[in-house]
Amino acid sequence: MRLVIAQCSVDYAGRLNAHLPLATRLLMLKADGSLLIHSDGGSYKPLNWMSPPCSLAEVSPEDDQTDAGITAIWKVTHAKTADELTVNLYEVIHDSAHELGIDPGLIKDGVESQLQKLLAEHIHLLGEGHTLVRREYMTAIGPVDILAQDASGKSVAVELKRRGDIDGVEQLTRYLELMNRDPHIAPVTGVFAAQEIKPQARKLAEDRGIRCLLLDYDAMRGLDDTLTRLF
Amino acid sequence: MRLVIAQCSVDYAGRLNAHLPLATRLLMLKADGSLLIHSDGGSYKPLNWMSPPCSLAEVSPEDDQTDAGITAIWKVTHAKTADELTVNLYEVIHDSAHELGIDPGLIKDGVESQLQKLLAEHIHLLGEGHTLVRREYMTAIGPVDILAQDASGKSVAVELKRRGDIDGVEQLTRYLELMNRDPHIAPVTGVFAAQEIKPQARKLAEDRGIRCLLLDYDAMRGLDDTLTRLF
DNA sequence: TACTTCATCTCGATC
DNA sequence: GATCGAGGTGAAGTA
Repeated sequence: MRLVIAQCSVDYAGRLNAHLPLATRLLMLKADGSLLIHSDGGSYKPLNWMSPPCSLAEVSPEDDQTDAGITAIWKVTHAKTADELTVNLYEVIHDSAHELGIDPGLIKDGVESQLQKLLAEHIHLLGEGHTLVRREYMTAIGPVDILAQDASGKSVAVELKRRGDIDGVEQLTRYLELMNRDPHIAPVTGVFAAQEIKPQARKLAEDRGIRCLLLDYDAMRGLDDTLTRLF
Repeated sequence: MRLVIAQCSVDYAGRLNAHLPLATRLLMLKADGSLLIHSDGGSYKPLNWMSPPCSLAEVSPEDDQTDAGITAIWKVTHAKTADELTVNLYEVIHDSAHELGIDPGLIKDGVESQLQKLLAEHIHLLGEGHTLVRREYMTAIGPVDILAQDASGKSVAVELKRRGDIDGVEQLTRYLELMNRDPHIAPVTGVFAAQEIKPQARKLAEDRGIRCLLLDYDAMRGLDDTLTRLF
């Protein structure tokens, strides 16, 4: 990895065009040829960048560019999409290179799939007397997250999202239409369950007779802890 | 901005829990207190990070941690969410600090908002005799990008995308269903306009009687230039 | 390899 | 501040 702190201006041409005026920035050149341009603020997203696979070529500045103070020009081109990033370097304040080696990578815990598992384990959260039929119940157009039965034995299809928006309601609607045409399983009611449900999604769901259910991940995990403590 | 290259292991606790095993990485400490941890590959997303507002505190390692080779511990805590990032530093290979100043920021060109503005200004691209009613026409389920009238005075709802795929057609379909239930504005026809329309989206749109319109951003901008030259 | 879905999404615009 | 939609989305899993 090569780290360069320099005054520079940058132009990007690809899906869109973008320009960075002259300022002091960090240029991070990774081992795979990719380049990130960071300022001293903002979040993790660089001001501009080029993703791998790409290649960097150093170009000699023209006379008028040299007169303008440009000491070097980097042209980074994407191997496939012809996107191009041009960095005009002025004063270079720091330049160092370091061998990092391959990273073992990030280990994650606590994401979406666990929500499904937790709801399946605590299916009573759907309401009194509900029982689990199965997770990932397969239909012709894809798997329903959870299929259950209510106290009267009627089928309940659950669509699960971390954040519930309109797309999820549309998806559940398609499942419900399909399943309600199948006399073996009809009638099927729908539950849209998420940690957070956007107002527009809630309105659409309720217009269509789909029940909305807010999930509390920590509370659900707490139920597990309670069980663990009990046994 | 402080740049540290060091052997380190990292733990994050917040929305999820995550762990990075011992390896050599770049730690980028920005002026606003935020921290990015980058490896020598991947894309622009760091392996782990803490977004501002947050604060870093250096903690003394316990004796057993010192024995294990830990020379310093950074605890970065988010000011609002109580997310926490712990970096255990082993061997430090590089450590430098640089004054970058405030960045003037990125100037973008060619995004959807400009497309909308351009199409509204050149509404005749929808067809002979079309007139603009308004941009961002509000409905109960969200704003229609452009509402126009055709030569006969009938309403035309335009959904605008840079890249047109099925989601956009679904969105426009919802608007059309809603608006066509309103006797004050019905009947409303639909136009799906984009710089690029995926074949599946085109088929779905045409099956539903929605007209597809390919937009040429450069040509539309050219129309502006022509006007500028004329006046 | 292409497609779908998720994300500690980020980021801006708007209410 | 909350919300909504777009992204040069990226990244991971699946068919």
